[in-house]
Parts: sequence; C-alpha cells; structure tokens
Amino acid sequence: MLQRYCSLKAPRKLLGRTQLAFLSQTPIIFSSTLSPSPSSLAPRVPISLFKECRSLAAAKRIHQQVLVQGLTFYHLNDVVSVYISCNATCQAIALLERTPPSAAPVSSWNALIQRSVRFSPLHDALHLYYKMKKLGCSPDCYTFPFVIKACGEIPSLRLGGLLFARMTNDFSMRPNAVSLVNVLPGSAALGSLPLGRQVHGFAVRNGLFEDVFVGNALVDMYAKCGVTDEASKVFKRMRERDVVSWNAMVTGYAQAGEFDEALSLFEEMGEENVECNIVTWTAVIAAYAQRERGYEALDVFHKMRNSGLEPNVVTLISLLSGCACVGALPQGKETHCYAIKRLLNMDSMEPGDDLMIMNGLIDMYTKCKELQIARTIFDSVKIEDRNVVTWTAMIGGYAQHGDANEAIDLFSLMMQQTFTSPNAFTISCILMACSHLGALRIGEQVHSYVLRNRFGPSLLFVDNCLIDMYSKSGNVDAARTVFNNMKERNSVSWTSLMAGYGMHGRGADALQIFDQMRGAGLAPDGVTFVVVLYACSHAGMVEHGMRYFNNMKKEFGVVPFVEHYACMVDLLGRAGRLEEAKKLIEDMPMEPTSIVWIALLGACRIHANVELGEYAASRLSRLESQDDGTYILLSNIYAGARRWKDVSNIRSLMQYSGVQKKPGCSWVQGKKGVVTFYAGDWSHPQSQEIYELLSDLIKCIKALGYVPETNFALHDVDDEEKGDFLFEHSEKLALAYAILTSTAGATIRITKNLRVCGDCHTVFTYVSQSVDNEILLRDSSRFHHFKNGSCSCNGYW
DNA sequence: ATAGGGTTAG
Repeated sequence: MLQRYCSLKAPRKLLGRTQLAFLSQTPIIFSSTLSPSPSSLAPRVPISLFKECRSLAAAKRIHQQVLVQGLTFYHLNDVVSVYISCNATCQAIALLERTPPSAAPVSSWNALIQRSVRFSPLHDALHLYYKMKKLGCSPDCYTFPFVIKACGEIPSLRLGGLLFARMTNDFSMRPNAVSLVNVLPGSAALGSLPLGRQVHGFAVRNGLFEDVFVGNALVDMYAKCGVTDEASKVFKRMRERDVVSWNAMVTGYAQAGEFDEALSLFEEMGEENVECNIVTWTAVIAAYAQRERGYEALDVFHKMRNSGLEPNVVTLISLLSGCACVGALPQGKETHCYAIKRLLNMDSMEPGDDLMIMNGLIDMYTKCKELQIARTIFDSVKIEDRNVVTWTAMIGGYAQHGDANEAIDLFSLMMQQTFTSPNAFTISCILMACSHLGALRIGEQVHSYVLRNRFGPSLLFVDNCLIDMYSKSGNVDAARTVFNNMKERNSVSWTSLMAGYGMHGRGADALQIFDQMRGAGLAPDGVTFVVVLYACSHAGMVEHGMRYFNNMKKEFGVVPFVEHYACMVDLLGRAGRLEEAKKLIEDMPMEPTSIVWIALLGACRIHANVELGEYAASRLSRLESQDDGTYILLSNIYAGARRWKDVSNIRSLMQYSGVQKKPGCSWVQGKKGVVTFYAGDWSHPQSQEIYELLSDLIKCIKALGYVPETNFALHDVDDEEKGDFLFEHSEKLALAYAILTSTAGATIRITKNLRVCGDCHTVFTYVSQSVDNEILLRDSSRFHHFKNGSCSCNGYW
C-alpha cells in the first residue's frame, strides 16, 4: 500500500511566471503607423486612464484608442506602463519588441525590469536586460541598479559585481545614491563582502555616504554579511540616522545571533527617543520567536499595542511563530481571532499575505499538537492556492507528531495532484516520517529524488536526515555511505551517524566516530553525549560510558543534564548495577524527571527487582505521568514475581486514572509495501496461513529448547488470561508473515511501536536459528539483528 | 531607493 504513495517521478517543473515563455502565444496589438518622432502634438494618455485600468481588456482598449489616434513615443511609453500596471507584462514586452529600436524608450525597458525584479527576480530581469541590448536599446544609469539588484536575488552569482564594474568602467556611468542602494542588497544576499566594500569605497569617494539611504543600505549589507562590527562602525559614523538605520542595526545583530546586542540597541532607541515603527516592533517580536522565546515575543506585542500601533500581516506571522515555538495555544488562538478580524477589513493586504497567515496558522496549530484544527485550515486553502510551505507545514506537523502515514499520504497527494515541487524542508519532513516508520523503500525513493535535484546549501540538512532515515530503517551502512559522500558535515551529521551505530548496538563504531568528530575539530554538545552514553548503554560498555559521563564537563565543558543522568541510570541499570543507579539519582544536582525513573523502572523489570521497581513507580506517580509505559512495566515486574494480585491492582488503577494502554503493533517492510499487525490480529487475508506457520514455528523451536515465558503474556494483550495470547503478540504475527512472504536469504525487517517483549525476543532468537534470513527487529528503543540463533544486543536491551 | 514575516535534522 505504502509503496504506491511515492512514485517519485522526475520533478514536474512549472515554467514559473516567466512572461517570456508566453511570448509566442501573445496576441500582439501593434500598428506600423507608429511615428518614430517623439515630438508629436497628440495628447498623452490621460493619467486618470492609468489609474482606472485594472484589467487586461481595459489596457487593450486604451492601446486601441491610442492606435487610432496615432502612436507616438510618449504614447508608447504610456501604453507600456498601462500594460505593466495591470500585470500584462508579456503584452508590454511584445509591444517593445515590435518597436523600432530608435523609438523604443529605455525608460519603458527600465520600468519592465524594475517590475520583474519584484516578481521573478533574476530570470526575467536579466533576460530583459539582454533583450533590450539585442534590440539596440542602450541601458542607462537607471537600468543597471535594478539588474544588479536582481542578481542579488539568486545567490552564487558574481554577476552583480561584474555589472557594477561594467557600469562604472565600460559605460562610464556615475552611479547615484539610488544605484548604490540597489547594488547593496545584492551583495548582502550574496554575502559578498568584496563587492560591498567596493561600493562602500565608491560611496565615500563620491560623497554619497552622506545619503541616509546609502548609509542604511551599507549597515544592512555589512550585517547580512555577518560582520556586525563593521555595520556598527558605519552606523555610528552616519551623520544622520533615521528609524530605518536603527532597525537595520537591530535586526542585523539579531540575525547574526548577537541577540543581547540587538536588545540593548532596541532599548537605546527608547532612551534616544527614536520613535519605533511597526517594523521595529515586528523585528523584535520575530527575533524572540526565532530564539524560541515566544512568551517574551507576546510581551513585546502587548507593549507595541500599548504604544498605539496596530499589528500588520508581518507582525501577526511573527507572533504566530512565537506562539508555535512554545506551544502557546491560547495565545495562538487569540492571534488567530485577531487575524480573522484583520483579514476581514484589510484593504492593503497584498495577494499572498493571506496565504502566509494560513501557513503560520497551520504551523502554530501543529506545534500546539492541534493537528485536527491545522488540517481544517489546510483543507480550507484551495489546492491551487497552496504553496510548498503550506504543504510542508502540514506534512511536517504530521511527521513530528507521530502520524507518519498521514505525512506520507499528504506528500504523495502533493506530488500527484499539484505542480508544487518539494524543497529541502519538505524532503526533511518526509524523511522524518520514513524514519518513524522505518520505511526504507520510500526513503530510498526520496534519496533518489534528492540525487536528481539540486538542493544547494540545504543539502547538508537533507543529508543529515538521510543518515537518520537509513539508520532507523536498519541500514547503517547506507547511512555511512551518505556520510562519507557529504561535501560538508556539521556536528549533527556526526551525531546522527553515532546514533545510528548506537541503536544497532555497535558501540565501538560509535565511539570511533566520536573520536573522529573531535579530530575534525567539531565540539561535542549535550546531544552528542546523550548519543554516546546511549551507544555505550546498548553495547554494554559500562566503563566507557562512565568515563565519558565523568569527563564530559571537565574535558568538554558540557554540563550533564537530566537526559544524561537518565542515560547513566539506563547504562548502570541494564548492567544490573541497580544500587549504583539509585545512588546516582539521589546524588543528582537537579530534580529527576520522569525519564530518569522510567529508566530505573525498566532496569528493575529486566532484573526482576520488585522493591526498587515499586519505589521508582511511586516516584513516577508523583509526577502525574499519564504514560501507560509506567503501569505496564510495573505490571510486568509483578508478573515476573508471580504477584498476580498486584498485576490486577495495576489494571484497576489504570482504569481508575483513565490511562489507556497503547495497543502494541508491528509492521513488516515487504516487497509490496508495509503490512501492519496488532496483537491477535485476524484482519490479514492470509491470517489462517500466518497462524498455522506461527504454530509450526513454535513447535519447531520448542524442540530446540525454547520455553515460553508466560510472564510476558500481559505485555501486549489486555486480557488477564495468559497462555495462548502470548503467541498472538504482534511481533510474532509479523515474523510469521515475513517468513511466509520473504524470499530465501532476504533480510526480514520488522518494526514494533513499543519495546519488544521478552518472550518474543527469545522466539526471534530461536527462529533465526532455523531460517536462513537475517531478522532485523526495531523496537521503540533499538535494533535487534537476529542471525544464526543469536541477537546483536547480547542481552543489553 | 533602504529595515521586519511562514516550512527542516542529531
């Protein structure tokens, strides 16, 4: 079933709004009666006609009217403007193309270029530039600034600098302030300091530095190139500063990660009595949101409203992202209401702004775990109006909140029913969904899509997701290959690979990667150590783990956090050193959270320590954990001690406190897709065969010495009866199905949503002795490789 | 003519 979702075909690229592409189909209204002379006495098109002209039909009428009266140079210009003003750029281009070069005014070309910079940056602006030259129209000092600006829209092009040089050298044009102000964002977007400095020098030499616009653009350019100190120098040297200068500096600091500097400058604005405008407030709100400090963002919002300013679309979007990052549902809803009110009476709303709001709302609701509401909003946006962000926000919402299947469904819908191409964000989200499911085949298809498309600088992000996907889908070697082929790696890349080795029980490999990571000059952080400790724990490398834990602060300056203590409890606990684990918890410098007690409880289950288990469970109940795992673990501990009365008490307690046991389920990655089994599941059409094979398998392995461990009977079924139910656990059904359908020697891949039960683990071990398939079982904690009657976990699970 | 906005990883 799943396979059909992802027939990832070659990307269907839309030609975009490339007006040029439409040229050949454009009906051209042109008369050869054009008088080339600009000195006509015929009146120009009245300005009022422009303003009223909203539709193409109206523009064509004006064109006709002018034709009848005899088109002149001025009229040509006007008609071009009319076409531009009602978005009919192709008509405007066609008109200019058919105009004799001597009559086609450069100003019309400039107007066209300016417009295309706004809508489809480089492509059209540059094409138009070349086209006008080809048609014999020479660029002037107004042409270059906008073409250069367009170059900045597409990174990695050094064209902007070349054009600037051509403008000053070849054409000997003296750029004015406007030119500079348009070149600078280009060099900022390119992160091209050399060009920026060149322009800066030019401005100083030509006395243009006094211009506030130039100064502001310089501040912005330096800040965007990451050199805030140079930005600050320019800012301080400016003779005249307006609110834009301050805003540029504040956001410059914020975006360079120098948040405290940004804030203190914002405060300074108050002291200096610079009146903050809506951009200032919005920038500060956005800065808080980007640093996941949503409540402070809300605070600033209230201050803004107290100062008498009303939010605009951008403010609302920033605010939504603030609510999203801290999961502030009530405030998010309030913002939603506000947006509705604003949307209803907003005249100045640009097209596309409402979509941005919708996207922000979808993101906010998914981050607040309100997937239903998010979905309703998503569905309310017409499919042709959705853009890649709309899709990604919804897909990502599902991927991050456990509904990976829905994420994949939605992705396939996007691929099949729209012309929207996924970007790096979308790919990351869909890979996350694959990781969840262990959906190797879909993951591989996504990988091939990645190889066929250019993701540029975002490739690092995507590759990191691929490493995770391959690790969690049972193919660490493929993860390693991705890692090896990466041109650029960051600490996430290294840590992901380590985590991969860790979950496959390859502790030594993980530690080797850790050393290599240090050798590569990357500093391990808190997450890295969680992964290291986890790897040690699953490989039974207790002494190694203790050494890393004890050194992480001394040697690497990473202070152990609750997660690290939980890892240590897990590490010691699995190794049977329960007293040491308990002592460690007592000595913790912070309050232990539920993950710590769950680790202890799990260890007590493995080592059948009822007393300590009860203690851990009692501490957990104090934390009001609604996690069913706690109850199940304790119940299993009691069952292990044959204390059936206590087992049934737990059951009552669960009912009393309304805790539902998550149903255990397992799924198999088969040739035809994914097949899912629940405990005691008879829904599969081959159920009869599956149960018969399972029964045969049990008989067979009993002969090899297998003894059912009925203590685990309660792990997966909600019935108090034991015995037969043990053989209906979802992972056993999945195994039987996989053996039934697999070809000789193929690897069997099974995933289970909970921890694998002890009896099933034993069964898998025995079965691997009697079949020639390697069996890969992933549970909620790690991977088990069963082969020739043994498991890679060596008991550390 | 310059400043602010939505989706991604260990």
